[in-house]
Amino acid sequence: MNTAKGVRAVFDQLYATYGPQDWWPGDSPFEIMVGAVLTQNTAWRNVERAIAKLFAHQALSAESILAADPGQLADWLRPSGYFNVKARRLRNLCHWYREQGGFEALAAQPTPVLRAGLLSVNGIGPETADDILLYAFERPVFVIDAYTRRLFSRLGLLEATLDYEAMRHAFEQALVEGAVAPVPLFNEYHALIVMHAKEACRPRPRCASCCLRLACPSRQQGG
DNA sequence: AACCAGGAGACAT
DNA sequence: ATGTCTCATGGT
Repeated sequence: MNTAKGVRAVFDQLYATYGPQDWWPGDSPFEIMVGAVLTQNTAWRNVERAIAKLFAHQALSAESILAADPGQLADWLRPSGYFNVKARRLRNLCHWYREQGGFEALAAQPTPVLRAGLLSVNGIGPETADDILLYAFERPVFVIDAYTRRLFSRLGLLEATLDYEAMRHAFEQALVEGAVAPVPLFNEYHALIVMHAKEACRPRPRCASCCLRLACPSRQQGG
């Protein structure tokens, strides 16, 4: 199997089908960071409501989130689910964000340092960290989510046994060979994968229209 | 009315 | 290192 070629071919097919996705939805890097935490295992629709509540209460900054009553913060986050844990995770993120000196100071850090810093925050795992690195800090980091793993292992392009880091490096390496600017490419690609997961493979029984001729989660194998 | 969504951490094995 | 549980609202 030619992983690099296959990975690039899938991008071309997805892009031809869905077009540019214009990610990440959000008006500022900080709002993107907030969204990355709130969208953990949660539909984006529900995240938008929670963010709207934060906005309505002038709580879309690290300072205002830390200044808010924790119980009240949790209540604003209610629509996005897991509101107690997410309130704690958001506060953890804001503490770190402030302690590091805010966005400009963070933006000056090299990617490996920034990534390690994000991962040191309780509640920021690999996927959330990489969402933030790619979409808020515009670093060339590919985001691996559950659907990406399932999709590409089913296509036979990547081994299902690869762990997060191995799969991330496989993607980054496969895509960098194209000599294209990696950040816009990684940005578009992850967005397209998510779009494909929710638009093409849902409603569930209908995989026939899938542009990759792939299986939905409910189907065993694509053809 | 079960099942799932743009995961991560605590804990046991 | 690898499983299992928990967290929780809203749409299909």
